[in-house]
Amino acid sequence: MSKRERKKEIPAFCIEFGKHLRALRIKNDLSVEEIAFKAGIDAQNLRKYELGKQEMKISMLKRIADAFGITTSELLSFDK
Amino acid sequence: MSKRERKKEIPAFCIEFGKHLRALRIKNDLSVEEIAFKAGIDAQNLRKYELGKQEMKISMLKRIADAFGITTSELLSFDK
DNA sequence: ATATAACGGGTTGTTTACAACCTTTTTATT
DNA sequence: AATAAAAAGGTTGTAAACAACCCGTTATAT
Repeated sequence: MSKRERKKEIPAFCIEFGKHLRALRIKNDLSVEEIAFKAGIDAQNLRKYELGKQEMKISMLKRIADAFGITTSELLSFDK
Repeated sequence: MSKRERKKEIPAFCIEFGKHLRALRIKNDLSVEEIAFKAGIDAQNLRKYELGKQEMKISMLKRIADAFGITTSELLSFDK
């Protein structure tokens, strides 16, 4: 199969969100593995979210919010 | 091509979010067309979100929040 | 210096969002 | 009752998320 490259850039909002995700995780002294396990996702894929290399659907947002023990609204509180 | 049916159910969270979306739109006395236009999406597809027939990515959440003139966090404030 | 854990980058099958349509049904208006 | 408008349901090409991996690199601790 052909190389499968992105056609459109990841929106800036998602990059910002990824940074926030990592910052929040570090602030709470949690490992990628810990959050990934609680969210039921692969740790390597969670890193992609943090790095803004992959977008996510809102159901994933919810799973990650649950892993942090907060609401989706709180998880997005960085957005002004 | 074969019939293309969903393999997994839309998560309950997305259904709830859809209901919230519609409620918010009605409360603000806005039409589907109006929000869809501001968000740059098809009105018929926006209805699908409201009905919980389709999930969305967080970049779409952002576009819809912008259309309402609120933050993504505020848009998800129904989530407790 | 070396082992080990965390990170960044990449790949691929499968499922699904996105976008742009069309058709039918329901609701509201005249 | 007829008509128009809004809603609901459906289809399809294409791009991308999801999931589960591998591999090389950079920190960190022994």
